[in-house]
Amino acid sequence: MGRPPRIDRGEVLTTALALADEHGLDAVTMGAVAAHLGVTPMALYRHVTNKADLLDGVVELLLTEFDPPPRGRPGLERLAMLARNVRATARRHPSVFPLLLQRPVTTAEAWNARGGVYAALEDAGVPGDRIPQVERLISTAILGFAVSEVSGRFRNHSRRQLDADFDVLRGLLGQFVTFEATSGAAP
Amino acid sequence: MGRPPRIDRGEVLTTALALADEHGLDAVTMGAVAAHLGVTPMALYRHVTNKADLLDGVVELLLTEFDPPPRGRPGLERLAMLARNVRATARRHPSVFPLLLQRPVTTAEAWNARGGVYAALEDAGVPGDRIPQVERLISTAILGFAVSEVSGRFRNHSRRQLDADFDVLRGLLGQFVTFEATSGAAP
DNA sequence: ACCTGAACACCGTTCAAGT
DNA sequence: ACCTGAACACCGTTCAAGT
Repeated sequence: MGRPPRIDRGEVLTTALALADEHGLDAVTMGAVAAHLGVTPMALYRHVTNKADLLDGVVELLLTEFDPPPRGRPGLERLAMLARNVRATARRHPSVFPLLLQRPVTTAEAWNARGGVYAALEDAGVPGDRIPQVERLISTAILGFAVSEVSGRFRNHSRRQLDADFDVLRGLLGQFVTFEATSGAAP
Repeated sequence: MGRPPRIDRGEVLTTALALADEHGLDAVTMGAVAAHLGVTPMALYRHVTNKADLLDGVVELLLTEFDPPPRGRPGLERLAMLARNVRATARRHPSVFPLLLQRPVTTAEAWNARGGVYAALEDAGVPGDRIPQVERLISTAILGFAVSEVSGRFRNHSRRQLDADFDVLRGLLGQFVTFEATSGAAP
């Protein structure tokens, strides 16, 4: 006993993510992940409790790519950067990204990502008691767009058209935030 | 030969939908669907080409539930009714509904559903050349919310909170439509 | 402590055979 | 024309065994 480990959880998750990015979610089998690590499928169960846990871990990995925007810029601008960032992450991981719609914000990484939006909304002047709802609606719209794009709903639309759509969406959300900021500051 | 058919495509699809609604998407196996119809799994292949085709058919079934709103009401009100309708459909079919994000509008049923939104937007005064983009963005936001709700992203929020969120979302989209209508009519 | 081999129940799909 | 039986490759997961 006391055998040195040949793989760790991080390797398992990054291998699974790479496999999903290249060949789709269906290609992420315990067998395929194990093969890429030079190990038998059963060896994975020492590092993930089952396949659901593995996929949970992979989604968690995605959240780390929502890095916080530069702290100096105004709130509305940081919000726009965050939105572009989310969309770019979706395009990098088209088959895993949609799983984000299945997860409430519970993990540290998820709270971290949400925190970035909260801070931007606060800087933009949205009153504190309005921030949670505004965040939910903005995130929902952005996620809805990004997931639609990478899941195939917009398959028949050009990249040019999608870029234009996304710009309009960001503009609309910007107006929403501005409205929430001014109507809250009035009284 | 010339044997009378014991099942047809419609039965296969409705059985699959019922199974998904009651026990989730994973419960929709060829075996389970066949068992509910009193037939062997292989018998299904005469009516669907494979499992992907079966699921396609089930999603198609969902689109028929987006019935058109009463033709007499004003455009903005019909839009609100459509939105509520979509959300209600999502809640009836929580595990199948998210698949809508994977499908472009190609089938007759899908065009039908989109047509209802087009007509409402036209009545609301949105200029014809703006309608397609406005429809995409509105549908994306509504779908994003509904899928988030039934997929689990809002698991930790009360029904009351979700209803309030949805109302704010509809209000925001209503303002968007009004803006598109007035700014287009000005010149 | 970590990995393997053998085994189990289940899955989608095919193909030839029955009626 | 429609359904069945047998068969195949694959899947996630377990458990006892090896080092």
